[in-house]
Amino acid sequence: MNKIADPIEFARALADHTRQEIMKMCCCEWRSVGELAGELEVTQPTVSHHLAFLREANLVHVRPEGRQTFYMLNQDTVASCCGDLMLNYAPDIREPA
Amino acid sequence: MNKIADPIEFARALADHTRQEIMKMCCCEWRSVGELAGELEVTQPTVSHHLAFLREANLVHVRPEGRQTFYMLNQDTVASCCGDLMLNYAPDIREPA
DNA sequence: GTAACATATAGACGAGCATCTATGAATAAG
DNA sequence: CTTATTCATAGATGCTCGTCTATATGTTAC
Repeated sequence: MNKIADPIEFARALADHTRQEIMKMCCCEWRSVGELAGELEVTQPTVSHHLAFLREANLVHVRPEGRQTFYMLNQDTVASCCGDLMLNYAPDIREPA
Repeated sequence: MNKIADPIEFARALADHTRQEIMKMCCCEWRSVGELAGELEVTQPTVSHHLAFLREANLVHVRPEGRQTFYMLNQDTVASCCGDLMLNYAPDIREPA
């Protein structure tokens, strides 16, 4: 049973610079926590904290492997939430031909 | 000269229940501040505060008229920001046929 | 088992935010 | 001009959040 995408939780996930950086970094490939922390200017616990948030929001896939944990962005959730936002807040906009 | 849509500011605008309610209420029609405050469970200054935020984010159109001020959601900004989010965070999702 | 490594959790702290009350500014009505 | 109405602004307050350090948990290597 999939978690229902809450529009406010989705927006809150995006409403932070570090979290958006994390999402970009693991958008299209699996990334370990250490990799993420290494390229960001925050500590490892801070990265773990943000990853927990993204996990709660169903915005990342998780794959534990040995002593590392790999994360990858859940693009389906992003697309679903963006679609809902469009339906709610841009119903009169139509796709360019 | 149009303000550039900042994805974090856009997300922060959506990351609050009251602001999402306001956006829904003035999505497709002009609404005065009094109307909005009347239907929401917050005070008029709180509504004005949120409208100022949405104004800064270029998310509403404003039309002063006498002693009232009418607001309407700027759907173009919403669509533009959602499009950017899709490009950044859901590049592998393709439209259903 | 012990040591080293990778991640998660706990607790603390400071900044930011959503809300309120009180008040200012602008407009309409009398 | 005075009063009433509508909205915006200022200041205060309590709560949330992002970050840190310290530590716990789990895993691999020896």
